[in-house]
Amino acid sequence: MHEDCKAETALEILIGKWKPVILYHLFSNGTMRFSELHKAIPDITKKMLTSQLRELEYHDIVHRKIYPEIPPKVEYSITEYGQRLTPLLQTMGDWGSAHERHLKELYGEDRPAEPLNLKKETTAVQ
Amino acid sequence: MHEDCKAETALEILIGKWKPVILYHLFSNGTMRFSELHKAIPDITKKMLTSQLRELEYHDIVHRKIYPEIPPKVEYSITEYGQRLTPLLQTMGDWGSAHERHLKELYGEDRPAEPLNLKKETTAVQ
DNA sequence: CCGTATCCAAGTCGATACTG
DNA sequence: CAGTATCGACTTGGATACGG
Repeated sequence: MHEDCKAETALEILIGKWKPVILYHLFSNGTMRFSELHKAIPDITKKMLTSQLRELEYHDIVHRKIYPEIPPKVEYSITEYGQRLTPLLQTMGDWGSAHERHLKELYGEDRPAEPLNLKKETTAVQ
Repeated sequence: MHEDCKAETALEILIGKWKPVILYHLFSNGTMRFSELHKAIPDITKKMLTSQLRELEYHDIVHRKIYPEIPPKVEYSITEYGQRLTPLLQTMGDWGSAHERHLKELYGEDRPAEPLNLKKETTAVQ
């Protein structure tokens, strides 16, 4: 962490392959059960869903309400504090959309999937 | 990538352990040579500095100007398009600062470094 | 239903040495 | 000076099976 650069703090909290989608669903739908989230994001494993939710919970962005029943029932929602993420997510989303258009202008429709010189060439095939 | 969630696009571009610091220095200082950046961020390796700069260059955020001299001289700067990142970085920075204060309120000064239940416990010792 | 535990593959990053 | 090349440690995420 580099003291002066608080933008890193924001990144650290939002990164994690699934956090943005999870937040997207919770912001859109309000309260959701674990299984509902899982249905909404079919490709995530339960392990990942759990861990990402726990991290968001630690940061007071997501609230976890446990109903002591059998079978268990757990509901997730955005905390009141978590609502303050809205402008940030909005700004990120806007920039992201604009940037996709910009890349299209730069490289054309068939943009060559990140020719990042130093990364592996994924050896074509498949 | 999940179509509806363009915030992911922004994350994808900004992540990379060093990109925020690099941008911070380039935004603050204007044009910088490779070696100046390296001095400003001593812990980064040349490999990492190069790769992060190349990714930013691909996204038209950073411009790379090569002087065909011996010894070589390369200057990096934020492109005009790259300036559009300013509001995003600002918003991220603001949220990051506010969030650090919030965590302090929640967990006190000696906040217990992310008790993320599912991550390894680094087996104490050392 | 809502998770954990375990194991493994892939990716990321750092250290180091070398080059035009 | 400004990189590349190579290797290995560490981290992250996915598959699968099991538990309260």
